[in-house]
Amino acid sequence: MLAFNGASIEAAAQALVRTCDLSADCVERLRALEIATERYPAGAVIGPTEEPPHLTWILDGWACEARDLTHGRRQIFSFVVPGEVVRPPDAGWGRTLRALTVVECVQANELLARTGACDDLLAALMRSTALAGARRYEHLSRLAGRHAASRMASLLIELHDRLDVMGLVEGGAFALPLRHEDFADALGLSAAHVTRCMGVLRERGLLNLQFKRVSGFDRAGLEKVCAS
Amino acid sequence: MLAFNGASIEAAAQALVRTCDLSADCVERLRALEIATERYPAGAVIGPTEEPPHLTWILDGWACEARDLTHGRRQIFSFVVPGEVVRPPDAGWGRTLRALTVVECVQANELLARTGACDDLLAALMRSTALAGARRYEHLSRLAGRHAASRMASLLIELHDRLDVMGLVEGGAFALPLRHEDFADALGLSAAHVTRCMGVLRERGLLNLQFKRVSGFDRAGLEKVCAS
DNA sequence: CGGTCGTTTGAAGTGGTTCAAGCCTTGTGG
DNA sequence: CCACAAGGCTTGAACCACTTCAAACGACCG
Repeated sequence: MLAFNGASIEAAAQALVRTCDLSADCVERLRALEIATERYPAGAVIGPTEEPPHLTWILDGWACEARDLTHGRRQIFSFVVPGEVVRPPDAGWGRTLRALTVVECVQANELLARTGACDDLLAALMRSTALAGARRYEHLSRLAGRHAASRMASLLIELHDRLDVMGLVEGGAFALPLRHEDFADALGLSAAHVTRCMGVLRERGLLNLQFKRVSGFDRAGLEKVCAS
Repeated sequence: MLAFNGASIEAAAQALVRTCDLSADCVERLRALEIATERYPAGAVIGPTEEPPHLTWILDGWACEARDLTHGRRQIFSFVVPGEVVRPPDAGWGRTLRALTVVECVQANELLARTGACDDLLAALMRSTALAGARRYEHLSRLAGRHAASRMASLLIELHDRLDVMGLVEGGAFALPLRHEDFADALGLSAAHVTRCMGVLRERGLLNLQFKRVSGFDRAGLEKVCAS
């Protein structure tokens, strides 16, 4: 647990303003709040700490929605990037929300209670999870689409765009703290092949992923790979 | 368009009772209704006939939620079996609800208006679409799971169970009016390979699919294939 | 009864897997 | 600050599952 002044929530709130119509008034209220955040180490299972339904707002760090399969494999359904809202899955359906890095988050329930009559916040949070639902369709067509490089490119574009909205992309460069195995489990590939595909994309000058950082991200070029 | 007495809706309503806690009282109200159904030929796009959000109740026939991809391919996100409720996708996201056979359906909005204060119906409909959301996760892990026979078995089990709830399975036999190409587009396989997999399953005595009908469905045996 | 659509089967090609080994990075304790 | 250990990345070689294309067959519909 860790106290914070409302300022740390501001970047995430600004993203909600841009993507989900959060009002400036509501941002003000959030900024005024003092609330304790929860902190999870990499690999930990996040929530559900209370009875569903409740929403978790990831202020910093990466997480993923995943299921453990037989044969020691794992299916990653979606990634959660810093600043996004996610609904931790109800236990019992075999899905968990798992931290991929150190994660700092806050329970949206608490924010709603503390901001009083700010219905606007609830609406924005719901829109945010609706967007997550739409992304599952995208992920479905990614998995069924045949070529590995095309899947990779499509996922990279999605993550880039989501990070961009959060203000975490600067001139085609951004942090991407995922292991090849994480990509593999999300895309239904082997980690070895993720390496090879990434090599192909690098050779074509479409991006450079090194030490958990992407640079030289060529969005238009990657979109051509998706379509091919 | 086609008039019907509330009786035709009854089988579907009974399924909602079993799966989504629809009340007996509400079934009574539905039975008393007289309402016109819509009819679509195979291949037609179903809705949206009005502005979203609205729900469509498929009383008879099969449909699928799909997207047309480049290169003349198609991704099927989900199938809709007779008696189920579905939310036709908002146009603009590139998804359509398409009839696979002749489909007879009714707009849930109209039912809600006509049944008056039956909040119970709305709750059951929402639960039904929530189940559909959960199934998308299952479909995701199907697609990423490696073996084609395993994907097929998993999908067949899901369809069997959904038809069973609707009362459409009799002693391991049921109608399954899908083409191999439909399976292929749902599972990310080629139609030719669907044929081969189905042959393997038949040889193992797990099911017999012929003339759009399944017989000798061995649920336990197919589950073993899923796990392998 | 002929045409169309779907299914079945074969042969050849390819994209991705698996396994194993070596390298590079990062974190840890002396 | 260095040495070592652990984990992740990279690469190669062999294998296999699935694709593609083509042709023949069968069922269904007018």
